[in-house]
Amino acid sequence: MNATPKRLRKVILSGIRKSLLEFGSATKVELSDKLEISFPTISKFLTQMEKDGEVISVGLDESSGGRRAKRYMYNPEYMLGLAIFLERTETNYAIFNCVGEVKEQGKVPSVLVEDGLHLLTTSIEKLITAYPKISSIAIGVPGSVDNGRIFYIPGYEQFQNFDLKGFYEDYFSIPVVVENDMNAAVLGFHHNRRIQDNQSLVYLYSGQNGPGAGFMINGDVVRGSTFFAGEVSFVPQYNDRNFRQALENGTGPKEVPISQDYQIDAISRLVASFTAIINPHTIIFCNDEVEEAIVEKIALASSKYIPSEHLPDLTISDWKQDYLYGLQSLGLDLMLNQPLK
Amino acid sequence: MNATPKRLRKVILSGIRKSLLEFGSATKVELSDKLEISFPTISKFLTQMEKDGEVISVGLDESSGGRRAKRYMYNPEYMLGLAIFLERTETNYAIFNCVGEVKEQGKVPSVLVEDGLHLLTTSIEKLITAYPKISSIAIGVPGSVDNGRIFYIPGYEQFQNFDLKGFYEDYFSIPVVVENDMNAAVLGFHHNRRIQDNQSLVYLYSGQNGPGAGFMINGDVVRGSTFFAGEVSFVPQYNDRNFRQALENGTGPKEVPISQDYQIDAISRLVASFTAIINPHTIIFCNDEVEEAIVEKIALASSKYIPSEHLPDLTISDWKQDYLYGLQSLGLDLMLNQPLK
DNA sequence: TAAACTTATTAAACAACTTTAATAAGTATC
DNA sequence: GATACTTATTAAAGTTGTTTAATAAGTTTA
Repeated sequence: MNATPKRLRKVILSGIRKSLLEFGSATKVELSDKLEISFPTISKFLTQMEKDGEVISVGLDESSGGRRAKRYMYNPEYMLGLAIFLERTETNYAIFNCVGEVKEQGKVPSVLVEDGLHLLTTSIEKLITAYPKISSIAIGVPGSVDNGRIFYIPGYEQFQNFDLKGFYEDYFSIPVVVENDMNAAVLGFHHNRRIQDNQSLVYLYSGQNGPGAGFMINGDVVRGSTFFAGEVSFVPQYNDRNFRQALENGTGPKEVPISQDYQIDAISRLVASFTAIINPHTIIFCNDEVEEAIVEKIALASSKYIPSEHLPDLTISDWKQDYLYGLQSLGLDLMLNQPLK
Repeated sequence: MNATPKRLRKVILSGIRKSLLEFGSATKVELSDKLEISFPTISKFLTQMEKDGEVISVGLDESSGGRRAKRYMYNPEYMLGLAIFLERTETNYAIFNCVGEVKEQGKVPSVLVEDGLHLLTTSIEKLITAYPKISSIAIGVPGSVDNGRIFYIPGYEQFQNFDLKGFYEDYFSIPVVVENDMNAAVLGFHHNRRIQDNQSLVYLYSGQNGPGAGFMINGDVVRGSTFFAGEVSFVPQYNDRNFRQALENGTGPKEVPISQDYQIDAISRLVASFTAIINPHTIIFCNDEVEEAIVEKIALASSKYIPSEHLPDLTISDWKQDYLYGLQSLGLDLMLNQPLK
């Protein structure tokens, strides 16, 4: 349950941080109104945060008829985040500040190899030494993750069933989050487009291992009972073909970008299924797989199967970018929940 | 945000109530441990609640080596709930206490008619007069509901876009919840089987207006962006038939209970779709539509489409009963969140 | 330009939960 | 059966947020 004053403090603190970042800057009264926390409490927190260098005073507001209010902004460089993308062929990383600006981006050899863990550890160590303000680590992996433990990662058995989060939190004493690549992308899209919470999104992609989807429903990532959610390859669509078979059309290698009519019909049937089942607000396609004109064709084709007023917003986005945003947003969340020093 | 001491008080109070009902009875230490609230706070609340008659002392525990602890139980008759089921042909109601025992059950003529609101109001008035301890009203309706406002209720336009919750909360000064019938049933199943939170369930049924489904994902009811979630009729399944057409097989009136092979194949394709998309823990069929032997056939048929290790638990339940449980659980929630008198 | 009015901030009294110490009520053992 | 040990409960002191009153710093107007 955790309904204690200590918990309250954490919630208030992270509320102040989030509001300052959201608004860009704010006065104490604005924060008090927004967060519905009393003025003296806001004041006490802000005084301490200013002392720590976490917030900066940026002068006085114009008077609105009385004494002028002091305006504060969050110091975006106060904490940095580290995002790491584990991929088959390479490992990318990005260091970003609290407003999402990337301070440094780079790559190291893939760590999804024998003794990769050690390689990863030394890479992180170097980065933390160079940027001591790093206060969170977000790691994206091409596998299923349950609360920081890598659950199922076909092809990279040395990481299978390894508690990456626990390991690095102990090792570095910095909060760590580990998330599946697809789920991170959905989160990133959600966060970047500033979509209201508790909306539902579907991110559709053609992976190396066949098509898949990431779901966010009511604002939560969907993992499924056996972490099988999103394996849309298996959706039966025609008398004797499922989605994957329909996409491949018996020709073996898949065609990308999407262009053929049989592909469009298969996708529009999938869109119809999503709509009839979870009725999401938005379905997102990858910009390197689908073009604008094709999306329109898919929308048109879908309306053969379902009333078009229920059709979700079909949109295109940059998967890589959303993946980064997603890891950033997960890391930022960890930072904003950190206690006052 | 609402991170205030007042809010804290509410959370603690409802935590005590829930724990007492869940455990049947408890000592102050047990509550303090479970809820992670300090002993003195638990003690203060319990003293007040005993004074109000909300909890009852049921004697001393056996000693475990020291002073014997007093044991308390919740007084289930302290508050009553009223559940109302609006249906086409009749309106059922049930009055229940805090442990779910039904004190009285009955029916009145359907209120889904001209001037039905007035009829409903007087019916509720009579019940509240007879049972003044009624402290919550849960109303189930065959339509879409958004925060107590009936959003879409085909055939009963007089209720369309009416804020039933707001109306009765003003009128009776008792908290009211309004929920769609299917969503209530999913909630009821979830609550009754004491399923862990944040599981995913699908409740499948053949309504008068064709088949439909209710979803609970990660413990939340899924409504969809246009309240279209669950309209699984429209899922494309064969070259030229969607789920509804496949079930009806061109013969017009549907066959219930399910028995034919073409029905089984259609349902198993739907099961496969659910699994590949959201991978739920459980899919629930209605006991008046599907028999045990058929469920086994469906499971077998589904494994043609998806790996059977990911197949959800297929189970049968009593829809009417789950609907009642669902409304009870919604009403109970309202009661447990009521402030101390 | 001084009085009246606004708005921001600080100070003091209050409320509610936690922590720690003290007390009460048992059990076990020499 | 007195002493040591356990466990439950109560009491007192400490934290932390809220409310309300007081003060500071502006603006407007007679």
